[in-house]
Amino acid sequence: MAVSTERIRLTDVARLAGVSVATASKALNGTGRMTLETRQKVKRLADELGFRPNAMARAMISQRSFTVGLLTNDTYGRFSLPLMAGITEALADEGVSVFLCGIEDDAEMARRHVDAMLDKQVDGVICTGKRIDKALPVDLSDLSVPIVYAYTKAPEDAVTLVSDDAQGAREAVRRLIELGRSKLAHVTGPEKFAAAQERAGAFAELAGDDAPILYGEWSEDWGHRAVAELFAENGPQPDGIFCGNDQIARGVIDALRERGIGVPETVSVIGFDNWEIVAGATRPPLTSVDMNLRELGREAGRLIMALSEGKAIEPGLRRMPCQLVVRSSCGGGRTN
Amino acid sequence: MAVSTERIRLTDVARLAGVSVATASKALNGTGRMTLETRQKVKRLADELGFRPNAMARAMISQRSFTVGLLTNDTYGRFSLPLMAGITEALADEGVSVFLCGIEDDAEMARRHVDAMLDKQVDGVICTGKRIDKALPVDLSDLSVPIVYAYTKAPEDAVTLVSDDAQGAREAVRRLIELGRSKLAHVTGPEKFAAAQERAGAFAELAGDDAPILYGEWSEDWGHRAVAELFAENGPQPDGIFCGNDQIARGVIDALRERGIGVPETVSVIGFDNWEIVAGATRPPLTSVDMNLRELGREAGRLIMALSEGKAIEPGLRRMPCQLVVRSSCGGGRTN
DNA sequence: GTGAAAGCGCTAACAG
DNA sequence: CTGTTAGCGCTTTCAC
Repeated sequence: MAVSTERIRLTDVARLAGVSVATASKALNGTGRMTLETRQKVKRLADELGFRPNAMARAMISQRSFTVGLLTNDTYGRFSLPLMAGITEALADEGVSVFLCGIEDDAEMARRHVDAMLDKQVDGVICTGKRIDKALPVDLSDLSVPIVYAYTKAPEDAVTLVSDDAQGAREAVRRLIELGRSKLAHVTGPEKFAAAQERAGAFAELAGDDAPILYGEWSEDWGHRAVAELFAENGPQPDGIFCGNDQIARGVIDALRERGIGVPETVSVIGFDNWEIVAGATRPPLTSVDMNLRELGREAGRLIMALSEGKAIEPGLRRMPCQLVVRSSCGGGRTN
Repeated sequence: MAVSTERIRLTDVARLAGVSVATASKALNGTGRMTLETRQKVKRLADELGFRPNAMARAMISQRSFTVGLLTNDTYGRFSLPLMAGITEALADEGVSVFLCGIEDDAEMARRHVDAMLDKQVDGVICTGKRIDKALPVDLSDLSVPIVYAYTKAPEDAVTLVSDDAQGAREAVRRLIELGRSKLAHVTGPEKFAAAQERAGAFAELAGDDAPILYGEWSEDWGHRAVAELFAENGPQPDGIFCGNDQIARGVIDALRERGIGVPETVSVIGFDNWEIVAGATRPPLTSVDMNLRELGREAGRLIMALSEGKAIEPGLRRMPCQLVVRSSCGGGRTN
């Protein structure tokens, strides 16, 4: 193995075709002028030899590497991988490759990674995290390449993409209301998280100010405990519970089942994140709000390319719509 | 924003230092001979100007890009992200960056990504998947760069890294036995998976041939159903259950609780994968076998670099040890 | 129509 | 000790 047959260079193609490298280059790139015959001969030969131009050599000339960096502190991949998939989807056709840099909240490590990417002449960097209200531990303010922030805190004047959590929450609550649920409750994570606040705000807006909102942690365990509160002797006994994430929702559903309260017969439950691994394993499967991170990634990819091509992009926050994915935990029929 | 101050080139440094580019290059790389004074002057200036050499230009000369590709079909990141973290950890110091390519079991897409990476002159590619007995849908046999396979099926004569599932399973079963459990059972995924077979084989070896092995799916739901079988009227009523993965284990534990059977008081349960998101949320938290994918990644990183430096590496399968991570689902004290 | 030559940013011989 | 020169693989004027 590893019998690496040397890579064919343009000179090889040119020599074998009996033309100069200049002509060969033009022939293959469809530029310059020459007889159709010459062009086709070169093309055919290049094909036969399996010639592939050295992207680095091209990059040196064009000053574009067709390479972008994805910087993230989300070691779990919960956010970064769907995003990555979207980015790839948007850029693969243009031959763009992505450097993934996981920086585990280590500023020095981050700096080193960013430098390495810059040295490798990335055309831009996309920054992502696991919280919308916390910045990565790196100062990117004086990068010499464009930056797009996706699902992380960013400077005011940056190009930033986030999910529209309020809209997503509204979809969920509306659904609950449409199903005839009238005593709603919201169980979510710590109040200090912007995501929790946004989702809770939207909930209050539609469910009314007196509908209970319970802040806690982003865990199943908290979901359990919240149910104990909600269904205590003189608790509110809600018939619809919107949860701040899927793990909480799973805890809630498990706790309800343990109390003999039927989901979705007696209580409808909706989660947030649509994390397949938990939403799918919940019994019954969980209806949840999907943040469309993949689409966010696609958009991030398009934006970073546009920027790297020098196109002017309006800075500021762009909110991308969420989508309710209906399973069986809320009752009623599937809509999509 | 995006007021990109032009990057400083070596020529700039040289000009300002009043020396030739050659001297500047040598000064900064610690090569050649010159007065300490000259060298330091250049170094200082480079520092002040924030000069960073263009890695592409270097790569063109040295024929080494300090870039590797990670090819995966694991869209979830369950395997690829820990691996990635390990690879990065091993290679970041040498300034190596990693192209991540998620190919969703699409051969054509895979081919395009591989070509793009090759065009960008990666020094090697690491291949990974989500099953040890299934190859990625690409033929990499005639790549012109070294390949290392990690946690995926590979050709006989390739350099391949896998977790030692049998050893991991043995650790788990031994633990159960040490805890005094004598009626063991194994609940695992589909028999056709090599991983299931290996783990089951090790189980049988230690637990005895008549200890029940239940093949099914890799899901929580199957864990539930398996408990129904095991604890049926005249079922084996085991006191120790080793599960083929964490999701099954979680299903098993939930089912046991629902039957009023105490974990770990009455039955000890151990999972496999140590997937924090499920092992940590299980009640009680799940003892599980960790495949040390990060270490696998580190090793893959080291190997690919060695290969790309032309070092001879013995081809063949390398099994990396697993490690039991003790939580509370099996009883007894924590060991580590 | 085609090719010679310059050059992207850097390193490595080889002179001086 | 330092600078000149030749290239890495490619694209692109600009002569011929």
